[in-house]
Amino acid sequence: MPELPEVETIKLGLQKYLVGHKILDIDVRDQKIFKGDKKNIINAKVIDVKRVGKGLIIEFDNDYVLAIHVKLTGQLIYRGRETENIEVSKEKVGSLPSKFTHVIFNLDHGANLYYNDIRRFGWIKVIQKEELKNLPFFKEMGPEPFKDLTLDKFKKAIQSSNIPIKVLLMDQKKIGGVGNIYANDALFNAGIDPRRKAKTLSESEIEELYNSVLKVLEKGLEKGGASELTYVNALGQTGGYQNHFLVYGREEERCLRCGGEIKKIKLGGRGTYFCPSCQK
DNA sequence: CCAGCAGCCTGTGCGC
DNA sequence: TGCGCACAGGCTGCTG
Repeated sequence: MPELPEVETIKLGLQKYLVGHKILDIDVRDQKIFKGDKKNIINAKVIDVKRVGKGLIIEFDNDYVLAIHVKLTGQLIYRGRETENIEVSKEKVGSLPSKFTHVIFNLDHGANLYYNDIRRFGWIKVIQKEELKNLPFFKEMGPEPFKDLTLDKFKKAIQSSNIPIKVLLMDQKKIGGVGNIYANDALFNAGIDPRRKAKTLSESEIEELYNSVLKVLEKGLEKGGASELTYVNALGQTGGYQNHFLVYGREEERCLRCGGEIKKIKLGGRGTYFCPSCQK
């Protein structure tokens, strides 16, 4: 599901193809997903695309931005003259638009940006740039890997919390951008049991985990994200990290390190995969 | 303030 | 074949 590497991959695609385009009209097919007044960005030109945690911000040449969260099954797919020879994933996208297309941005030069979302958990908000920092999602976003998450901040977040370390890794207020896939894989890489209370981790374990988080996120970025569920990049293409999972989704399969059996449990209501003999 | 969990939503995959 | 149902999960908001 879209986590930091997936959303970053979408962002890079939108930066490449969307920046410079003007929005001519917006076809809102599902009011639940699209919030705010579309008039505020019609005829505005996209000047940049940013990522905050798992959220996206599309900036315009006026006071407004689009704040977007694709949650579990949202897709943002650009189609224009430059991409007409690129095929979108048949399996993950199908036709465009489809019955899962809830918003269509009509751009200049005949291009379109489609927002698809099977489960309709995602949201798109037209909001003044200045108000962005008042949205809880952005206001409360914790420090992020590759940005402001220093080892010191990571250490403090872990040592001040009594919840299972895996639940903490996924808490966006504590650490921005890490979700279920990369939390599972980072803990496996660091050899730490996901059930351990955060504050019981030693200094060296915290350092190992810090490096592991960066390592699995880098691998995810390098592979263009993990195409679990419906994830595709801004061109509608699948990523490759799903072929490199360390433990995520590998219930009852062999541990890559010791050959033992990968177990699945629930932590914080979420599926959690780990090797009981390698992760202590 | 903190920890834990229901609810949102719908396709998938199972059991019968 | 088809029905019914549990399950998946990021985030919000409620509860204890």
